[in-house]
Amino acid sequence: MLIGELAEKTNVSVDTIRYYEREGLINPVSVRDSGYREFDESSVDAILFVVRAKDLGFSLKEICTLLRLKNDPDTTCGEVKALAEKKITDVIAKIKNLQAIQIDLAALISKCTDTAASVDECPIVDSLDKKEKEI
Amino acid sequence: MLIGELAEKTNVSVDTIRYYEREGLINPVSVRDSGYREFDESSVDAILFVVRAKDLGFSLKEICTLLRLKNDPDTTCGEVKALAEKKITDVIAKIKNLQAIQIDLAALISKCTDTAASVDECPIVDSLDKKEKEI
DNA sequence: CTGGACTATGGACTACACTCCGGAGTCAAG
DNA sequence: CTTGACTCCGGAGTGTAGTCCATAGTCCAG
Repeated sequence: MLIGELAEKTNVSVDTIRYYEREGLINPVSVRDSGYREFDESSVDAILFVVRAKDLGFSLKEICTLLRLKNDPDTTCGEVKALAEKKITDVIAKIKNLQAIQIDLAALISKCTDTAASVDECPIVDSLDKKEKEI
Repeated sequence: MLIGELAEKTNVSVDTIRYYEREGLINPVSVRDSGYREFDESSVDAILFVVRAKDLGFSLKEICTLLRLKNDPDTTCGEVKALAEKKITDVIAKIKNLQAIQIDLAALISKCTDTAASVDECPIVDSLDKKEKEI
Protein backbone atom coordinates (compact mmCIF):
# COMPACT_ATOMS: atom_id res chain seq x y z
CA MET A 1 0.00 0.00 0.00
CA LEU A 2 1.07 3.61 -0.41
CA ILE A 3 1.51 6.14 2.35
CA GLY A 4 -2.00 7.55 2.05
CA GLU A 5 -3.58 4.21 2.75
CA LEU A 6 -1.23 3.58 5.66
CA ALA A 7 -2.18 6.98 7.04
CA GLU A 8 -5.84 6.13 6.80
CA LYS A 9 -5.43 2.71 8.41
CA THR A 10 -3.43 4.04 11.33
CA ASN A 11 -5.13 7.38 11.74
CA VAL A 12 -1.73 9.03 11.58
CA SER A 13 -1.21 11.76 9.00
CA VAL A 14 0.96 11.32 5.93
CA ASP A 15 3.23 14.11 7.12
CA THR A 16 3.62 12.50 10.49
CA ILE A 17 4.48 9.13 8.96
CA ARG A 18 7.16 10.75 6.85
CA TYR A 19 8.37 12.52 9.97
CA TYR A 20 8.56 9.23 11.84
CA GLU A 21 10.56 7.79 8.98
CA ARG A 22 13.01 10.69 9.08
CA GLU A 23 13.36 10.09 12.80
CA GLY A 24 14.16 6.45 12.17
CA LEU A 25 11.06 5.06 13.85
CA ILE A 26 9.72 3.24 10.83
CA ASN A 27 10.80 2.23 7.35
CA PRO A 28 8.92 1.59 4.17
CA VAL A 29 9.02 -2.01 3.02
CA SER A 30 10.34 -0.83 -0.33
CA VAL A 31 10.69 2.30 -2.39
CA ARG A 32 9.83 2.55 -6.07
CA ASP A 33 12.13 4.22 -8.56
CA SER A 34 9.72 7.11 -8.49
CA GLY A 35 10.41 7.51 -4.80
CA TYR A 36 6.97 6.26 -3.80
CA ARG A 37 7.16 4.34 -0.53
CA GLU A 38 5.44 1.00 -0.26
CA PHE A 39 4.11 -0.42 2.98
CA ASP A 40 2.33 -3.53 4.17
CA GLU A 41 0.50 -4.79 7.25
CA SER A 42 3.72 -4.91 9.24
CA SER A 43 3.99 -1.17 8.67
CA VAL A 44 0.57 -0.71 10.21
CA ASP A 45 1.79 -2.60 13.26
CA ALA A 46 4.98 -0.56 13.37
CA ILE A 47 3.06 2.70 13.39
CA LEU A 48 0.67 1.43 16.03
CA PHE A 49 3.62 0.36 18.18
CA VAL A 50 4.84 3.94 18.09
CA VAL A 51 1.38 5.31 18.84
CA ARG A 52 0.89 3.02 21.80
CA ALA A 53 4.29 3.76 23.24
CA LYS A 54 3.54 7.45 22.84
CA ASP A 55 0.28 6.95 24.70
CA LEU A 56 2.31 5.49 27.51
CA GLY A 57 4.27 8.69 27.75
CA PHE A 58 7.40 7.64 25.89
CA SER A 59 9.04 10.33 23.77
CA LEU A 60 9.95 9.58 20.17
CA LYS A 61 13.58 9.34 21.25
CA GLU A 62 12.71 6.79 23.89
CA ILE A 63 10.63 4.87 21.38
CA CYS A 64 13.70 4.78 19.16
CA THR A 65 15.61 3.13 21.98
CA LEU A 66 12.73 0.76 22.56
CA LEU A 67 12.80 -0.22 18.91
CA ARG A 68 16.53 -0.71 18.91
CA LEU A 69 16.18 -3.06 21.88
CA LYS A 70 13.26 -4.81 20.26
CA ASN A 71 15.28 -5.54 17.15
CA ASP A 72 18.48 -6.57 18.84
CA PRO A 73 18.43 -10.32 19.54
CA ASP A 74 20.82 -9.86 22.45
CA THR A 75 18.41 -7.65 24.33
CA THR A 76 16.98 -9.10 27.50
CA CYS A 77 13.53 -8.42 28.73
CA GLY A 78 15.11 -6.76 31.76
CA GLU A 79 16.45 -3.92 29.66
CA VAL A 80 12.99 -3.14 28.40
CA LYS A 81 11.60 -3.43 31.89
CA ALA A 82 14.20 -0.95 33.12
CA LEU A 83 13.00 1.60 30.59
CA ALA A 84 9.41 1.09 31.61
CA GLU A 85 10.42 1.48 35.24
CA LYS A 86 12.30 4.67 34.55
CA LYS A 87 9.28 5.98 32.74
CA ILE A 88 6.88 5.12 35.54
CA THR A 89 9.20 6.89 37.96
CA ASP A 90 9.04 9.98 35.76
CA VAL A 91 5.29 9.74 35.57
CA ILE A 92 4.93 9.41 39.32
CA ALA A 93 7.18 12.43 39.84
CA LYS A 94 5.08 14.48 37.44
CA ILE A 95 1.90 13.43 39.22
CA LYS A 96 3.40 14.43 42.55
CA ASN A 97 4.33 17.84 41.20
CA LEU A 98 0.91 18.42 39.75
CA GLN A 99 -0.75 17.31 42.96
CA ALA A 100 1.28 19.84 44.90
CA ILE A 101 0.16 22.49 42.44
CA GLN A 102 -3.41 21.31 42.77
CA ILE A 103 -3.28 21.66 46.53
CA ASP A 104 -1.81 25.15 46.31
CA LEU A 105 -4.38 26.26 43.77
CA ALA A 106 -7.22 24.80 45.80
CA ALA A 107 -5.99 26.65 48.86
CA LEU A 108 -5.91 29.92 46.94
CA ILE A 109 -9.34 29.36 45.45
CA SER A 110 -10.93 28.55 48.76
CA LYS A 111 -9.53 31.75 50.21
CA CYS A 112 -11.48 33.78 47.68
CA THR A 113 -14.95 34.04 49.15
CA ASP A 114 -16.10 37.39 47.84
CA THR A 115 -15.94 37.14 44.07
CA ALA A 116 -17.33 40.64 43.64
CA ALA A 117 -14.52 42.20 45.61
CA SER A 118 -11.97 44.39 43.90
CA VAL A 119 -8.78 42.77 42.75
CA ASP A 120 -6.96 44.88 45.32
CA GLU A 121 -8.33 42.67 48.02
CA CYS A 122 -8.13 39.46 46.07
CA PRO A 123 -6.51 36.83 48.27
CA ILE A 124 -5.24 34.99 45.22
CA VAL A 125 -3.34 37.93 43.79
CA ASP A 126 -2.28 38.72 47.30
CA SER A 127 -0.75 35.33 47.76
CA LEU A 128 1.19 35.59 44.54
CA ASP A 129 2.37 39.01 45.61
CA LYS A 130 3.47 38.43 49.11
CA LYS A 131 3.75 34.74 49.76
CA GLU A 132 6.51 34.34 52.31
CA LYS A 133 9.36 32.25 51.00
CA GLU A 134 9.30 28.70 52.22
CA ILE A 135 12.48 27.24 53.61
CA MET B 1 19.67 48.52 40.77
CA LEU B 2 20.77 47.23 37.38
CA ILE B 3 19.60 44.05 35.73
CA GLY B 4 22.50 41.95 37.02
CA GLU B 5 21.63 42.69 40.61
CA LEU B 6 17.96 41.98 39.98
CA ALA B 7 18.93 38.69 38.41
CA GLU B 8 20.98 37.78 41.44
CA LYS B 9 18.26 38.76 43.90
CA THR B 10 15.55 36.81 42.13
CA ASN B 11 17.63 33.90 40.94
CA VAL B 12 16.35 34.54 37.44
CA SER B 13 18.91 35.02 34.68
CA VAL B 14 19.53 38.36 33.02
CA ASP B 15 18.47 36.91 29.69
CA THR B 16 15.25 35.61 31.17
CA ILE B 17 14.44 38.96 32.74
CA ARG B 18 14.92 40.67 29.40
CA TYR B 19 12.77 37.99 27.86
CA TYR B 20 10.02 38.62 30.41
CA GLU B 21 10.22 42.30 29.61
CA ARG B 22 9.85 41.62 25.88
CA GLU B 23 6.84 39.48 26.72
CA GLY B 24 5.33 42.34 28.69
CA LEU B 25 5.48 40.62 32.05
CA ILE B 26 7.63 43.22 33.76
CA ASN B 27 8.95 46.71 33.17
CA PRO B 28 12.04 48.53 34.37
CA VAL B 29 11.31 51.41 36.70
CA SER B 30 13.31 53.65 34.38
CA VAL B 31 15.76 53.50 31.54
CA ARG B 32 18.92 55.59 31.32
CA ASP B 33 19.93 57.39 28.15
CA SER B 34 22.49 54.68 27.70
CA GLY B 35 19.68 52.15 27.58
CA TYR B 36 20.57 50.67 30.95
CA ARG B 37 17.44 49.50 32.74
CA GLU B 38 16.95 50.48 36.35
CA PHE B 39 14.97 48.42 38.83
CA ASP B 40 13.98 48.59 42.47
CA GLU B 41 12.47 46.36 45.14
CA SER B 42 9.10 46.42 43.40
CA SER B 43 10.82 44.82 40.42
CA VAL B 44 12.01 42.01 42.64
CA ASP B 45 8.41 41.46 43.72
CA ALA B 46 7.22 41.58 40.12
CA ILE B 47 9.67 38.90 39.07
CA LEU B 48 8.77 36.76 42.05
CA PHE B 49 5.09 37.12 41.19
CA VAL B 50 5.86 35.64 37.80
CA VAL B 51 7.97 32.87 39.26
CA ARG B 52 5.28 31.89 41.76
CA ALA B 53 2.54 31.90 39.15
CA LYS B 54 4.78 29.76 36.96
CA ASP B 55 5.25 27.37 39.86
CA LEU B 56 1.48 27.08 40.01
CA GLY B 57 1.44 25.91 36.44
CA PHE B 58 0.43 29.15 34.74
CA SER B 59 1.97 29.80 31.33
CA LEU B 60 3.61 33.14 30.63
CA LYS B 61 0.61 34.05 28.52
CA GLU B 62 -1.72 33.29 31.38
CA ILE B 63 0.47 35.26 33.73
CA CYS B 64 0.13 38.17 31.34
CA THR B 65 -3.63 37.95 31.71
CA LEU B 66 -3.27 37.67 35.45
CA LEU B 67 -1.18 40.84 35.49
CA ARG B 68 -3.62 42.70 33.29
CA LEU B 69 -6.39 41.80 35.72
CA LYS B 70 -4.25 42.70 38.67
CA ASN B 71 -3.61 46.15 37.29
CA ASP B 72 -7.11 46.92 36.12
CA PRO B 73 -9.09 48.56 38.94
CA ASP B 74 -12.35 47.26 37.47
CA THR B 75 -11.30 43.66 37.88
CA THR B 76 -13.22 41.66 40.40
CA CYS B 77 -11.75 38.95 42.48
CA GLY B 78 -14.10 36.54 40.74
CA GLU B 79 -12.28 36.95 37.44
CA VAL B 80 -9.02 35.94 39.02
CA LYS B 81 -10.72 33.06 40.76
CA ALA B 82 -12.12 31.86 37.44
CA LEU B 83 -8.62 31.68 36.01
CA ALA B 84 -7.40 29.73 38.99
CA GLU B 85 -10.34 27.38 38.66
CA LYS B 86 -9.67 26.83 34.98
CA LYS B 87 -6.09 26.09 35.81
CA ILE B 88 -6.93 23.60 38.54
CA THR B 89 -9.26 21.85 36.10
CA ASP B 90 -6.36 21.55 33.66
CA VAL B 91 -4.11 20.26 36.38
CA ILE B 92 -6.62 17.66 37.49
CA ALA B 93 -7.05 16.49 33.90
CA LYS B 94 -3.31 16.14 33.50
CA ILE B 95 -3.08 14.16 36.72
CA LYS B 96 -5.82 11.84 35.56
CA ASN B 97 -4.05 11.22 32.28
CA LEU B 98 -0.78 10.50 33.98
CA GLN B 99 -2.46 8.19 36.46
CA ALA B 100 -3.95 6.19 33.61
CA ILE B 101 -0.48 5.95 32.09
CA GLN B 102 0.92 4.92 35.43
CA ILE B 103 -1.59 2.10 35.74
CA ASP B 104 -0.86 0.85 32.24
CA LEU B 105 2.88 0.95 32.79
CA ALA B 106 2.58 -0.81 36.12
CA ALA B 107 0.51 -3.54 34.50
CA LEU B 108 3.17 -4.03 31.82
CA ILE B 109 5.99 -4.05 34.33
CA SER B 110 4.33 -6.60 36.55
CA LYS B 111 3.87 -8.89 33.59
CA CYS B 112 7.60 -9.07 33.09
CA THR B 113 8.81 -11.69 35.55
CA ASP B 114 11.83 -13.14 33.77
CA THR B 115 14.18 -10.25 33.18
CA ALA B 116 16.78 -12.51 31.60
CA ALA B 117 14.41 -13.66 28.89
CA SER B 118 14.99 -12.65 25.30
CA VAL B 119 13.20 -9.59 24.04
CA ASP B 120 11.24 -11.89 21.74
CA GLU B 121 9.28 -13.12 24.71
CA CYS B 122 9.13 -9.80 26.50
CA PRO B 123 5.56 -9.21 27.61
CA ILE B 124 6.09 -5.46 27.52
CA VAL B 125 7.19 -5.35 23.89
CA ASP B 126 4.51 -7.89 23.20
CA SER B 127 1.82 -5.65 24.61
CA LEU B 128 2.99 -2.71 22.53
CA ASP B 129 3.01 -4.96 19.48
CA LYS B 130 -0.29 -6.67 19.76
CA LYS B 131 -2.46 -4.91 22.26
CA GLU B 132 -6.01 -5.34 21.07
CA LYS B 133 -7.71 -2.03 20.42
CA GLU B 134 -9.98 -0.90 23.18
CA ILE B 135 -13.47 0.27 22.30
C1' DC C 1 -3.27 10.86 -23.56
C1' DT C 2 -5.19 13.71 -20.31
C1' DG C 3 -7.11 15.07 -15.87
C1' DG C 4 -7.36 14.54 -11.21
C1' DA C 5 -5.70 12.34 -7.23
C1' DC C 6 -1.79 11.10 -5.08
C1' DT C 7 3.16 11.40 -3.72
C1' DA C 8 8.06 13.29 -3.22
C1' DT C 9 11.31 16.78 -1.47
C1' DG C 10 13.15 20.46 1.12
C1' DG C 11 12.34 23.95 3.88
C1' DA C 12 9.64 27.06 6.68
C1' DC C 13 6.60 27.53 10.54
C1' DT C 14 4.09 26.52 15.20
C1' DA C 15 4.19 26.74 20.39
C1' DC C 16 6.84 27.39 24.71
C1' DA C 17 10.32 29.24 27.50
C1' DC C 18 14.17 30.25 27.36
C1' DT C 19 19.53 30.46 26.19
C1' DC C 20 23.48 31.95 23.81
C1' DC C 21 26.11 34.99 20.80
C1' DG C 22 28.63 38.85 18.69
C1' DG C 23 29.68 43.36 18.49
C1' DA C 24 29.20 47.62 20.49
C1' DG C 25 28.50 50.82 24.16
C1' DT C 26 28.77 52.14 29.37
C1' DC C 27 30.35 52.58 33.93
C1' DA C 28 33.27 53.06 37.90
C1' DA C 29 37.71 52.13 40.11
C1' DG C 30 42.44 52.85 40.16
C1' DC D 1 42.44 57.37 30.84
C1' DT D 2 42.45 52.71 30.74
C1' DT D 3 40.77 48.36 32.10
C1' DG D 4 37.55 45.02 33.21
C1' DA D 5 33.00 44.12 34.44
C1' DC D 6 28.66 45.03 33.07
C1' DT D 7 24.96 46.12 29.78
C1' DC D 8 22.71 46.90 25.34
C1' DC D 9 20.43 44.99 21.01
C1' DG D 10 19.07 41.90 17.52
C1' DG D 11 19.03 37.61 16.07
C1' DA D 12 19.86 32.78 16.05
C1' DG D 13 19.57 28.32 18.35
C1' DT D 14 17.44 24.62 21.63
C1' DG D 15 14.05 20.63 22.09
C1' DT D 16 9.60 18.32 21.05
C1' DA D 17 6.40 16.75 17.80
C1' DG D 18 4.69 17.73 14.37
C1' DT D 19 2.18 20.75 10.39
C1' DC D 20 2.05 23.22 6.12
C1' DC D 21 3.72 24.70 1.75
C1' DA D 22 5.29 25.13 -3.14
C1' DT D 23 6.96 22.84 -6.77
C1' DA D 24 7.52 18.91 -9.27
C1' DG D 25 6.83 14.28 -10.50
C1' DT D 26 3.74 9.86 -10.72
C1' DC D 27 -0.14 6.97 -11.31
C1' DC D 28 -4.27 5.23 -13.14
C1' DA D 29 -9.05 5.54 -15.06
C1' DG D 30 -11.62 6.92 -18.77
